[in-house]
Amino acid sequence: MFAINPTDPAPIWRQIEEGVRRMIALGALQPGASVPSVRDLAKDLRVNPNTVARAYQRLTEGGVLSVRRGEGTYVADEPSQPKKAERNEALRDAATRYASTAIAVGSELDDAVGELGAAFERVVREHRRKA
Amino acid sequence: MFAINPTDPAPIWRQIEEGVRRMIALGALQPGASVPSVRDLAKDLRVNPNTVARAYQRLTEGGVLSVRRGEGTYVADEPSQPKKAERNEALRDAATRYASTAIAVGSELDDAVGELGAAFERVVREHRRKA
DNA sequence: CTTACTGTATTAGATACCTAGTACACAGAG
DNA sequence: CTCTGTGTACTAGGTATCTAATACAGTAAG
Repeated sequence: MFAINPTDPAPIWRQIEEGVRRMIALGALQPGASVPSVRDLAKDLRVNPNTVARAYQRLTEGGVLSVRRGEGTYVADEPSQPKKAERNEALRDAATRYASTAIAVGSELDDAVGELGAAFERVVREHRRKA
Repeated sequence: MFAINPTDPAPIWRQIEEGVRRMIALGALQPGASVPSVRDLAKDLRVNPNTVARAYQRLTEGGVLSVRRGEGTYVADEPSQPKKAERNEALRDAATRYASTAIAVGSELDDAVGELGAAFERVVREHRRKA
């Protein structure tokens, strides 16, 4: 699936939530596809099942996943996308954080853009690999 | 000085540490310049003095700040910059986080780059304003 | 039915972080 | 000297997160 970054200050359940959203956005997880069970993904990510359950629960509430109790969890038939306003806000927030650390370590905009392009390629390739 | 982002999952002391580094990198804080006292900055940021003290302590250990006990804290005469290897690592890590959330919300590289440029301008302007 | 797998819920403990309050040692101004 | 402001240290409490260990209810296959 994807990897958990221990360096990231974001809580693990949020990283999982974002990871699933990435997989769907990249087409690595199609609508209706089955998602690993809570225990399986927990074992794969070396994380507690409760943490995965929390992420799945949030994704279900958000209309991204659909659970058939006793059977499993699946990608919703029409996975809800964040509205344009929320998307812009999230993107702007993330951009601010990136710009802040880039400037703090003495980088210019050009360096930051270059590294961003490489990061995009890396993330996309990582997900295509396990698709 | 700068602002604390409650949304940012990063601990406050790290945000302060990064904020000071930004100010120095942008020239808003010159070598030898005095830095607000622990209590003053804490009051300004509406944060506990202990949290500011922790950030200052780390910056002092890192050779960025210099403290004259009983008198105050100042920017080191030769503020140490992160080595190129560490800088690249930090930048790559931050870029990966940004790319991850950008993809998760369904954005393309172009959008992410555009938002990054805007964020750079915003951060720089914010610091120049209070320089 | 039994077995094995699902998601879900609960309890407990450990750790990190932030806050609050207090105290100490040092430097400078009056 | 006193008074004020500095960094520093310590204790205590609260919150969020992660982990661990169970337990329960539903579904499917044997």
